[in-house]
Amino acid sequence: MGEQAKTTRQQQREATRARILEAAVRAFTDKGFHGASTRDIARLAGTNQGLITYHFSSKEALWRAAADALFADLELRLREKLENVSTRDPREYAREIIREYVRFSAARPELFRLMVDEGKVADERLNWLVDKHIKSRFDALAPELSKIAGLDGELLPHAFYALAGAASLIFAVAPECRRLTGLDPARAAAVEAHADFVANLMLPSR
Amino acid sequence: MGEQAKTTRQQQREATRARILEAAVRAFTDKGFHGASTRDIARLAGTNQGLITYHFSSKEALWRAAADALFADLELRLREKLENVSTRDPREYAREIIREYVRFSAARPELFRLMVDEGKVADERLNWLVDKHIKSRFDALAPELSKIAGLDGELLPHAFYALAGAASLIFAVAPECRRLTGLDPARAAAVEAHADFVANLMLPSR
DNA sequence: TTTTTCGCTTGTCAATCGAATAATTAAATG
DNA sequence: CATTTAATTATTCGATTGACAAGCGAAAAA
Repeated sequence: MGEQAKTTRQQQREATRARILEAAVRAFTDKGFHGASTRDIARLAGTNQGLITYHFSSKEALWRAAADALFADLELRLREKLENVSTRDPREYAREIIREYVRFSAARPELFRLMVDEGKVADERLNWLVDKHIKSRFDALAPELSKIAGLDGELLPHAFYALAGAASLIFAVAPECRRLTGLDPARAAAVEAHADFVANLMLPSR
Repeated sequence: MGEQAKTTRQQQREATRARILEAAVRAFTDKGFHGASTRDIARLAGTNQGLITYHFSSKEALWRAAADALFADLELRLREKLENVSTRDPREYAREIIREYVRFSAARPELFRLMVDEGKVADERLNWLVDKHIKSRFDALAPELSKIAGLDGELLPHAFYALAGAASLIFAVAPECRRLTGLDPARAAAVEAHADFVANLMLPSR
């Protein structure tokens, strides 16, 4: 039977750590850093507040771990797609990247919520986010996409934020969308419709 | 001399009320409803916390007053523009409305911040926002614009949120944009560039 | 089995929260 | 001037915040 029931101790540790982390992602992106209490997070994770200090030492550190997890999800998703694109045409290639980013925003609206929350005020958390996670991805991805779209360099920031906003907002405010329009943007058909809409917006076919 | 120096009493009352209200708009849209404390707001307004209870009776009521003020700003801005459009061509007319909405988002990024903050969780504040402020504007404006753009009715929510996100995000996260790209989106030239970019995105000329 | 380790629970701390009340001060009124 | 009114300030309340310390109890090691 080899290694059937592994280290029950370390397994349990990792499981609770993961539960706290996912609860933190939810709470931070729902109520913002100040609005989410460590006791809320603990209750969401089914444990107590002391465990948060034990596993993550501070609320700030827990927030950084939550942000790391969200960007890791994005990285995984895009890397996987970048390797398995069906087309070779650069324009259709870029359109598929955009579509996949829309699908990610639907599956993990928390990342966009976090970026809007923290992008509003110039503090240490924003500096950490930009320097550790955003800057490198922007520098790597944006020039390539702008070349495909035939963009003037000065318009690059405008295209970047227009794309991010157009792709993600509807999923970030899904409860509002449901109440306002009756459409549930999380449904698979709606996700694909939005992916096509945004791809056509940014890179119209021919 | 008639009513030269009016009621100094009521004038002072209105002035402090306005100062508290503007501080509330700033604080609520910076840190979210839970993250902004009434003491923060009072200090921002140059007064003490007791005055908030006196003028607005509760934090909830103050938040609603702040939201009312933001939507009043939007209403004023768009109404003024709707009456003074230079063109009669429906497409160019719609493009100019979009441009003006972008300019408003640059001048008052707080409205978009509030809508993202509150659109994330289905609670009473969201219901109040949608029912009192958003629903009527959406129903009045969206069908007209979608007719001009030649949109399928099913795509209306997608176009609505894509437009809102593309138009407003860059200004809502201006501090992030500055650190990431070096561009200050609040500068007049950048505002006009973004207005043109979004107008061309949603309604390409010819 | 005995001992050690460590994931976890509980309780406590000063600080801060929203709200209410009492006290103060200056303008409006007679 | 004296009196009333009301805008503002100061104080206080119970509840909640993040962080920390002490101890528990079962798994791991001896």
